Amino acid sequence: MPELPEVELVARELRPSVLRRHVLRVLESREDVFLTGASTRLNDVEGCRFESLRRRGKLLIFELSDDLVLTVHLRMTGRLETTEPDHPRQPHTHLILELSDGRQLRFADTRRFGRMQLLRRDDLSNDPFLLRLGPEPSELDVESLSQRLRPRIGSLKGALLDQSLVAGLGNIYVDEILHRAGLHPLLSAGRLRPHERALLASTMSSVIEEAIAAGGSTISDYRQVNGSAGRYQLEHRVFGREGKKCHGCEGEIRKLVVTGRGTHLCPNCQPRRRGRMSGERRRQR
DNA sequence: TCTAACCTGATC
DNA sequence: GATCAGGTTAGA
Repeated sequence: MPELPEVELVARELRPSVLRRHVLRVLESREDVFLTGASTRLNDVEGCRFESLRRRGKLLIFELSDDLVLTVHLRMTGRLETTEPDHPRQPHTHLILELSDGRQLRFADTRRFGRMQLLRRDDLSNDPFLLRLGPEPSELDVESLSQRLRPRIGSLKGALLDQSLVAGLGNIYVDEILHRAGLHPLLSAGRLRPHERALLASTMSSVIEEAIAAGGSTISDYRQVNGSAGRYQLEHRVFGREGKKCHGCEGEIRKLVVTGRGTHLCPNCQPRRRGRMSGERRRQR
């Protein structure tokens, strides 16, 4: 479900209600959702204190006392919330931690793709997901973006969805970024012109920034921790707007499938000037 | 690099 | 009943 902006907002909203609290007990957990490392057991979390909460890409990282780390990936439908203990639990609640102030930290996830992991701090640096993760969009300058795009064979959309190229973008924001930059999702990632790469780099960070400022995008599941919906979906120019008029040119927003993902674009504003992908697979140089 | 698979629920 | 969904990844 959530991409970088939504995960960032979850982190910001959760901090005041979890930091400096201790975990008293694990009240409930599903072992296929809450995993442990080689040297951790679930109950190790009991008695620990939440020291910090940060985000890397779409991953939430809670640092605990006793050298423990709790990572949470919400994937498509995961949600985290803190509630009073008597608050009715959402369906598909897979983990409940009782906190020292009497409240509870709960993780619910309809589709059960989401994962929580309890690790030793030392093992976090060997976590395969974190090891592969590319830079944050805010730290990706034109130089570095160019270097990363140049060797790529496939589509621009596929490249931007690849978390090792840049961390945190997902289907919504890639479509929105490409529309703003006037780039067709099927352009060959390795063959952008210099001015297009520059535009892509700046568009990327401004779209992400604006989405955070607007409280993220609420399409169906995502809510801010306080329960209110985001507002960035109102700013979407292409995502979820197939058949509607493009704000830029009065043309019609179309939907196609790129690397298996529904992809929204305006064919006028995002021209596909270089022929079909199949003709672009020729080796570079 | 791409597809299918992992799950459940909403919508067609 | 079939298809689709904001993500990731094993396997081709």
